Amino acid sequence: MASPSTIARRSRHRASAVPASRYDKRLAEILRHATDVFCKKGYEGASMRDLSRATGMSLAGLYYYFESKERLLFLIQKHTFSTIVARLKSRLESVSDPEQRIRVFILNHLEYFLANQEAMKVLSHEDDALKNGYGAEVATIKREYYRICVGLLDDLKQNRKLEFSTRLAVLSLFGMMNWIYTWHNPRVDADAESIAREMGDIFLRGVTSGSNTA
Amino acid sequence: MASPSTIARRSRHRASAVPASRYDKRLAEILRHATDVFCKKGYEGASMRDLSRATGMSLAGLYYYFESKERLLFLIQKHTFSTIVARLKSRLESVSDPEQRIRVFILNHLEYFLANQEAMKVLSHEDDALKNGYGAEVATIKREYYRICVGLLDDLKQNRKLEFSTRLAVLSLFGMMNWIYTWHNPRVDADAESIAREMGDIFLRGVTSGSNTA
DNA sequence: ACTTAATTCGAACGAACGTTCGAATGATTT
DNA sequence: AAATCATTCGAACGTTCGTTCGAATTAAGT
Repeated sequence: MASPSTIARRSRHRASAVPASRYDKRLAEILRHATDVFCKKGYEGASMRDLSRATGMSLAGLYYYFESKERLLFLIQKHTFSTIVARLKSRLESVSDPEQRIRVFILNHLEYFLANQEAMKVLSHEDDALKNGYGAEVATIKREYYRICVGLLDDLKQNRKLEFSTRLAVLSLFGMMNWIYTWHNPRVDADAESIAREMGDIFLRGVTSGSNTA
Repeated sequence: MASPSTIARRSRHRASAVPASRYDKRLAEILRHATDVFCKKGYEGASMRDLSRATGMSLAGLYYYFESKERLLFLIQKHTFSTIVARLKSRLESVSDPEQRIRVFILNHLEYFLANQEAMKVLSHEDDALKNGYGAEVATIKREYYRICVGLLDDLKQNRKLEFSTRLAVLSLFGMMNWIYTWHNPRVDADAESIAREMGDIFLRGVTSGSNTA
C-alpha cells in the first residue's frame, strides 16, 4: 500500500483551475502557520512539535500533507518565490521606460517582502538549508528572478549609455532590499511605496549619475 | 566545588596585557574552529559533537572552556564585532573629509567581511539566536557600530547640505555590504578594495547627487 | 619527589528530535 | 446500511541533542 500522502497528493494534481479542495485549503493553512514558526525559530530551530502546536494538528497528522520537514520548507520556498516572480512579470507588461521598469521591480519586491515578512525571512535566511534535489529546484526559480533584474539593468545601461558592473549593481540592490527584514518596524518605518521610492532614488542616482560614456 | 570553567576563566581575568596563556590560546583555537562549523551548518544545525570533531577535543573537554553552546556563540559574536569596531575607530582617526570617512567605513567593513567570511556569516545569520542576557550585550556593540555610521552620514549631509533619510540610507548601505556573504566568490569577484570603491560610488552618488537644498 | 592545580576524557543522563504505524474517526459513494 | 475512501491521531520507534560527573592525565609549584 502506498503512503497516504503519496495517494493524496497525486489525487490533487489533476486540474489546477478547480476550486481549492479541502486538502488544498488545509495544506495552505499549514504552510501559513509553518512559515510563521520557521520565521520565529529558524528552520533547524523549529521542531515538528512546534508546527503541530501552531497548526492545532497532531504530530502524525502533519505527515499526511508532506513527507518530511525538508519538503515542507521546500513547498514554502517554492510557493513564495513563484508568486513573487509571477506578480513581477504581470506588472512589467504595462511599463516600458527602463528606469520605471526598475522602479517597478523594486516596488514589487518590497511590497511582497513587507506583506509577507515571515515568508521572506524564511526564504532569505534558510537559503541553503535544502539538500541537493530540493535546493536545485528553488535555485532555478531564484536564478530566473536574478536574470530578470540583470536584464532590466542592462536595458538601462544601453538606453543611457552607462558604464558599471551589472553584477555588482544587481547584488547591491538585492542587498539593500533583502536586508530590510532585519530592521523594518511597521510602527516606525514608512510603507513599501515610500521605501521603494527612496531606495530607488539612491540606487538609480547611484548607477546613472556621472558615469556616462557619451 | 565550583565548575572548572568558572575557576579557569576567573584565573585568566587578571591582566589583559599578559602574553596569551595556554588557556587563552586554546580557547581562541576553539573559537576559530567553532566559527567554521557554525558558518557551514548554522548555529542550531551544528552540534556539540560537530565542534568536538572539528577541534579534536572531546565532547566533555569543550565544556572546560565555556559553559554552554550559547555562550560559545556569544563569545564569537562579541569578539568579531569588537574587533571590527576597534579597527574602524583606528582608521577613522587619520581621515577628516566626510566622503572619505564614509569610504573608509565601507572599506573597513568589506575587508573584514571578506577576510573573515565565516565569522561574519555567523554574525549576520545568527542575529537573534542569543537569549536575553547575551543578546543584549551583542546588541549594544552593534548599536554603537550603527551609530558611528549614522554620524558619518550626518556629517556628510551637513557638509554638503543634502536631504535624505539617514536611517534609510544607513540601512541600505548595511544591506549592500552585508548581503555580500550570500554571493561573493573569491575566484570570480574582485577584492575588497575594488568592491568597496564600486559600492561606495553607487551609494555616495545615490545620496549626494540631485538632492541639494542649496 | 611530592603536592597541588590545570586540563582532558569516557560514559552516561534525561530530553527532544523527525518519523512511522495501525487503529480510529469522518466523509462520500453505492 | 454497507462499503470505500480521506483524514486524523496516540503511542511508540531509534537517534541525536546539550550537558554533567568522576576519574584519569598532564603541567606547575615547592
